Amino acid sequence: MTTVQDTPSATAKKSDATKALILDTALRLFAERGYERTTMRAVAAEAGVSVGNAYYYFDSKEHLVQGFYYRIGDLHVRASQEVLAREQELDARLRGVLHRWLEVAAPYHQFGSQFFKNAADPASPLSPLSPESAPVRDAAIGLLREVVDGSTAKMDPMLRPELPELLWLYQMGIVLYWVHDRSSGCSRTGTLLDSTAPLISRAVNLSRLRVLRPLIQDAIPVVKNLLQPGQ
Amino acid sequence: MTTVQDTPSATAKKSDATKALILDTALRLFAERGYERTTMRAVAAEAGVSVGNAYYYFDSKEHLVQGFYYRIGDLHVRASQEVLAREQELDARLRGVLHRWLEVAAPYHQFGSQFFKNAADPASPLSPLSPESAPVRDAAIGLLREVVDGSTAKMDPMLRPELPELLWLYQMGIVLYWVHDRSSGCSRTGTLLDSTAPLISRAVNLSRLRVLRPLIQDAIPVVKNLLQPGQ
DNA sequence: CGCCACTATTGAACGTGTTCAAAAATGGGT
DNA sequence: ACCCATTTTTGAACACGTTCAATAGTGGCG
Repeated sequence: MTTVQDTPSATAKKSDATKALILDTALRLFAERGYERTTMRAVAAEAGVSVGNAYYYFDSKEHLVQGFYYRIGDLHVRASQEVLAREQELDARLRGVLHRWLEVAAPYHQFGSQFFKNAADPASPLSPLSPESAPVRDAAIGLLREVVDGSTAKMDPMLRPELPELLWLYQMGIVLYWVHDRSSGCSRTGTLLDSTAPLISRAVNLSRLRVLRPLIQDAIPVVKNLLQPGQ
Repeated sequence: MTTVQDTPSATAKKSDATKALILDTALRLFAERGYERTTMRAVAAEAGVSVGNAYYYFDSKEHLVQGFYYRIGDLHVRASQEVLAREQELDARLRGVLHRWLEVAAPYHQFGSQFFKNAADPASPLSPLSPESAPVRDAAIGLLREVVDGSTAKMDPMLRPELPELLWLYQMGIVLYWVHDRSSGCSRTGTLLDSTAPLISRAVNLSRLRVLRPLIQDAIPVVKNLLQPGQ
């Protein structure tokens, strides 16, 4: 099958007004009641359309969540600019930017922890590695590239171009922890962030050591391969 | 040798015969048709009981999969003994043991990739970090401890006791890649294993370097904290 | 206007996981 | 043997995601 997936700007044939209305309604209900407790019937009723009509615009309930990804990613990039303008050191930039993610995502924590399981399904368009998620993923990696390039950190020059993608993997790990985090205000995730980001910064700094160079050289192509489409 | 009991008989009040029958039937159908395409009605019918009776023994369809964990874990420990007896070097032991996991899990790849999404849900008992999964997790970490302790590898002595849990995290990463792996025979996962295990072995070896010691010292409590129950 | 192809919309119906009140079986105490 | 509490079993009923054939709207063209 070679049909084009409904990325936001790919096929603009369908009425965008109704589609946006349904999406906004869904995200609102998700935030209010959580993912599981929001039924497609409720979304349709609240948006003033029929159930079938919602399915005309969104292939499944999961597809509704794609909009959440775009929203969070956009808010995060915007909220991070201030940090990038202020901080110089890699540690502070990384920690600041990821803290911003926690802040931006905070209102959706309960909602997020309910649907993030779907993101682990490789077949789901919600997988962070899926083609549908590519725009959001690339934006996130681009943000981390700014974190690296705008910093004063010194490192193995071979590592620098690959570091943003490595940091993205790190961010995915933080998000996974956040999803599991039941502490009030997700304080445990914040602590994890504060304790791991300096370690990463120090490890990056150590990458200039001669003894480590062959290891890094061998690891780079592996990482490079890791983020290619699995097929 | 660490083994996993086949049925978590914490509450031994309920008849184990019917429970085992239902579980066996379910696992067989999962392997035959996949997880999603196996209905609870089919499981019940095939096992010769009513739908409600299946729910009397298993709280949900997901709970049926817990048995899969136990089975795989047990088979893996058993299949790994030969490797542990033969190999001496950390790289070979680690690679061999994880390759055994791939072999043991191979028949369930399609099935696995369909239900593993549930494992990422923190609320699900299928989460590898959930209390329900503790026996399987501990057995897996124990196996990796044998991998480490029986090897000739030299490392920072502070690292040694924590290494098995780190390797378990590594194994989770491999499994996650395996779940996504669509290549024939999951050859890509095998390749990833062969390329990353030596890197890990070399990194472990480098842990003895004086310059790395403070970094390792600071990282150990973080890792230790990571695997504690999130509550 | 009349026709036509296409888009948009509807809501009943289907399959599925899950629940629950009720019935059946079990087993110990008298 | 009888009773009664507990465990086990049943299957109809419910809620939800999803599908689909049918219907209504839309716009371009002669």
